[in-house]
Amino acid sequence: MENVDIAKTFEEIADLLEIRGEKQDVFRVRSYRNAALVIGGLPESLRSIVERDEKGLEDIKGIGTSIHEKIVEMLKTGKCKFHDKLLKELPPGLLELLELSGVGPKKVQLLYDSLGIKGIEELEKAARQGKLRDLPHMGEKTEEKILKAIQEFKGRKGRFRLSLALAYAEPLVAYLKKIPGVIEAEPAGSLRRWKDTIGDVDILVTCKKGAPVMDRFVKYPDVREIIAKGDTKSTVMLRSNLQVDVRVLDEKSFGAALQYFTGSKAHNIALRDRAKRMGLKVSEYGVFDEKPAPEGFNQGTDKWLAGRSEEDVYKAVGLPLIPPELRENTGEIEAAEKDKLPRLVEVQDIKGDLHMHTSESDGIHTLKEMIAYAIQKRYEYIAVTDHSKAVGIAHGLDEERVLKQTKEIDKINSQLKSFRILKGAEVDIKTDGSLDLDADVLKRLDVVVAAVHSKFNMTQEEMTDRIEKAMATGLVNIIAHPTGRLVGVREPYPVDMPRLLLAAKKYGVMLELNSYPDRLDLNDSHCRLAKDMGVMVTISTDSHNRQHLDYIRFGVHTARRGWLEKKDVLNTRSVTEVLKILRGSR
DNA sequence: GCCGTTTTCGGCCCGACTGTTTTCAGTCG
Repeated sequence: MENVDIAKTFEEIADLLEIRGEKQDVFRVRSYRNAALVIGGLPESLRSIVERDEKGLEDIKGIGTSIHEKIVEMLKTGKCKFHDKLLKELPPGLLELLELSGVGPKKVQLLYDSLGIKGIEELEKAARQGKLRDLPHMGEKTEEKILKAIQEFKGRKGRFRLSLALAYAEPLVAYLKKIPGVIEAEPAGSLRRWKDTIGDVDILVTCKKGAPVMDRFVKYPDVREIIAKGDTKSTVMLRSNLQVDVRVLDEKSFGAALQYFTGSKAHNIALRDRAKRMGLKVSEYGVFDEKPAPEGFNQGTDKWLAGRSEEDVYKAVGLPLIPPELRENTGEIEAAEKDKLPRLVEVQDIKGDLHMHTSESDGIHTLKEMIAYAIQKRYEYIAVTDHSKAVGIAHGLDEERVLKQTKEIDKINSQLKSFRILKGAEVDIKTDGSLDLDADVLKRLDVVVAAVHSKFNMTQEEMTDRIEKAMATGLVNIIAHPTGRLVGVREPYPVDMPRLLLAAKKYGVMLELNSYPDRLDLNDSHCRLAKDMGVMVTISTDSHNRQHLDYIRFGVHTARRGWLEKKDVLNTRSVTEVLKILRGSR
C-alpha cells in the first residue's frame, strides 16, 4: 500500500463516520481527515518510515495511537478492519454519492434512510422521478443540481487524474527497474504526455534474455487481478482499479515502441502518413524501407532502418525529436518540419515559487521551514503569499499582520546571501472587484497575487468583470487560479478566458498556472492562448506545506503541453529580473 | 481521534452561500 491508498482509506473512514453521523464523531472525523491530509503531504513512504523504525510515526503530527495502529495494520495486511467494518454497516455506493458536488454526508444519510438510495444510479432515477423534492430541506432546485452533478461525475469517471496515476505508476516503474536483468523501464502513453487524465498505464521494458520480468510484475503487491500474462505482454488490474500493461521489447525496437505507445493516436497517424509519402513505414518495431527487399534477404529485418531510440525514429522520417507533451497533431509535425519547435520550459528552469502559504495563514509549515526546503530545492527565491483577512477560515492576514510579516522578511533577507524572499500576499478579490487589503500596504509588497475565494456562483460575465476590476486597480501582478479550478475536479466557476487574457494584456498582469495537482488551473490550451496573446504566465504551487513545492513539475509539464518556453514563464528568471518585471507591471 | 511551556481533560480555524425555510441546515473552502 502506497501513501495515497492509506490516505484514501482514512478519508473514506471519515466519510463513512460522517454519514453515520453520530454527534460525538465530529472531531473524530476531523482527525481522520487531518491524518489523510498529513499522509498525503509526506515526502517519504510510510512503509519505509516504519521499516526503518516504527517509532518514526510518533513524530508525525496528527497521527496518534489509533491511526498509528491502523497504518501498521494496513502496511502488514493491506487491509483495515475498522474500515471494513464501517463498509459492512453502510453500502460502499454511498461514498460515490459524496463525490457529487453539492451532496455531503447529511444528504447521503437522508437519501439512504428515507429512500434507500445506495448509489448514483438509484439517485439519478429518484431525481428524475421527482422523488427528492418531498424530502425535508430539498426542493426542485436541489433535484436539478443533483442531476447536473451526476452528469459531471459521469464525465470524469473511469479515468485517473494524472497525479494519482503517477502516484501508482512511479513506484511500479521503480519496482520493475529493480528486477535483475532489466535494462530500461519507461512509462509510455498519455502518462508520458502528461495528459490531465489517464485511462490506463503502459510500461515498456527492455531486459537481458531470461530476466523474470513478467513473473515478478504479476507478483507486484498491489496487483488485484491478473488479466493476461504472456512473455512479451501482460496486463493487470491494481487494487486502485488502475489497469497496467507491461511490454517486454527488443532493445533494437525500444525507441520505436516508445514512440508508438506514447501516441497520441492522431500524432502517430500523421507521422506514419508522412513516412509513407517518403517511401517508409513506421511501426512499433521500427522504421522500415518500403522498397522491395533484394533477393534472398529476409523481409522485416533487412529493411529495418531505425528504432533503437525515439530520436532515431524521428530522424529517419526527417524530423527532430518532438517532445511527448506536444504529440497531439496540433501543429507539432509542421513546426518540426520547419525546425520551429518551441524550446519548452523545463523543471530545472524554475528558479522560484511565487505562490505559497505559511503557518501564518493556512499553511502548515513556518516561513523558515518553507525557506529551508526551497533552498534545498536549489531555488533562488520564493514569494510569501499568505491569504488576506477576507478568507477567515484560512486565518488570513490583515494589514497589520502583513506589515509585521514584511518586517520579519526584511530581517531574514538581510541574513541570507544567495537567496531572496519576496514579500507578497494572496489578496482576496471581493465581490465588487475591490481588493481585500489597503492600497498603501499592497504597494509595499514585491508581488501581489490576487484571487477569488467567495461567491463562486456569479455568471461568467459578472465573474470576469470582477477579476478585470481587480486588475484595473493597478495593484495586482498575478491572478491566481484564473479559470476558477479552485476546488478539486468539481465544476470551476465560469470565466471568459479570452476576455480575461485581453484584460491581463492591457493591465500588464500575469496569469498563474497553479501546479497543485488536484486543482491544476490553466490547462494546455489556456497556455497556448496566453502565449499567442503575449501574456506572461507564472508557474507556482500554492504550497500549503513544504513538500507541496515539489508539485511544480505538474505545472511545468502542463505549460510544456501548452507550448510554453522558458521565456514565457516569469519564474524562470533571476530574482533581479523578476523584481524588475513585477515593478514594471504596476 | 489528536493534542498540550496556560490543560492528561476539554478543547478542536469559521464565515459565506444556497435553498430551504419563517429561523435554519447543509455544503464548501
